[in-house]
Amino acid sequence: MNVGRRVDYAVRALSFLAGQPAGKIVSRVDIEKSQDIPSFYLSKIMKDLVAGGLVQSHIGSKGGFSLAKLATSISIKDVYETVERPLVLMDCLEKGIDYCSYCSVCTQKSIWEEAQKVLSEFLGRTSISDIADRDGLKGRLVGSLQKVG
Amino acid sequence: MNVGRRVDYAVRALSFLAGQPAGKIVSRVDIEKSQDIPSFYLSKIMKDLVAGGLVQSHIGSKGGFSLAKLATSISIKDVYETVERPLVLMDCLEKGIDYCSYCSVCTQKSIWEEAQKVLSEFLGRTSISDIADRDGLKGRLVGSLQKVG
DNA sequence: GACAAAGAAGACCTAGAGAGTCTATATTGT
DNA sequence: ACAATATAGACTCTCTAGGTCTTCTTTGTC
Repeated sequence: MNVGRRVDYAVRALSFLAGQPAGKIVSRVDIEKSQDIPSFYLSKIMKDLVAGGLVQSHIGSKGGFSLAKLATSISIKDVYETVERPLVLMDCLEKGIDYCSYCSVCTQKSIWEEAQKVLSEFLGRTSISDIADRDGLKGRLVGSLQKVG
Repeated sequence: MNVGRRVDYAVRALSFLAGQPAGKIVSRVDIEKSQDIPSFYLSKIMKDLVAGGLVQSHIGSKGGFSLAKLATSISIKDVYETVERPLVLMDCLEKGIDYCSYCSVCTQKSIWEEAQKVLSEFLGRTSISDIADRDGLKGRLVGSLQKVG
């Protein structure tokens, strides 16, 4: 019941893209540096985001990435399901009797169904635009330190 | 973001105990058989449930387990946290800056905090008594098949 | 008191996932 | 032609979930 780094990094990357001027193309390296993401790892995540239609890639020199949709229409649930897997709390909810032969008489199934629904609805109505990040985490951190010092 | 077998088995075991007459002591083997749980694995789970104060153990011949509380006061959240770990969606929410140095300027943290709260509240108000299982999954399955046939 | 029937405790194993790294290839602007 | 980029996928390492087994201790019953 834990959200892993893949999702964290994906959200960071998308927030950064969402904070850029419309149409701006940002290279992978720029995203990595500003959001402090392991570089080769990010390339795999971006691949998923492109395949999922959340991000548009631009191959070649001066290439990079930009959002493929409005930030307001990219939910956190979308992100999760794009880089990880369908949002499912218990495998039986997805695979049914193939996963557990007691599916038809299970008493706890409905609990996880409800819990999943509650979570899914929340993440579905929260979007990347809510957390757009113009400066990147590194930039924000430096900025906040300067204010304090 | 997945609930594993440990929790599944723990919930099954507790539901079975909750379905028994008050004060009834049930042996590990009986729980295993009725709920179809790998036997040696269950013993580790029961140990956690005992340590967590959800279940009372009775050592020695004719020993076994019984609930240590009212089934209505054992929430699914309790069970999860007892056999697994604190209900935390992202590690940074628990470990803060030790986990991620951008904690103080993170834009997405609040999302996972909220999501966690929503989920936690739901699981906190759902209890084992809601799914007490007098016959065990095996018994229930057989019963349902007889009705159909 | 002997014995059998329990739980307690913990060692052990294995497969797979998560995280991270690296390299080779294809594409494209200058 | 060249440099800068994304694409694709191989590779490694570590940790955990799940499962199995053995030994020790306690206690009811005869």
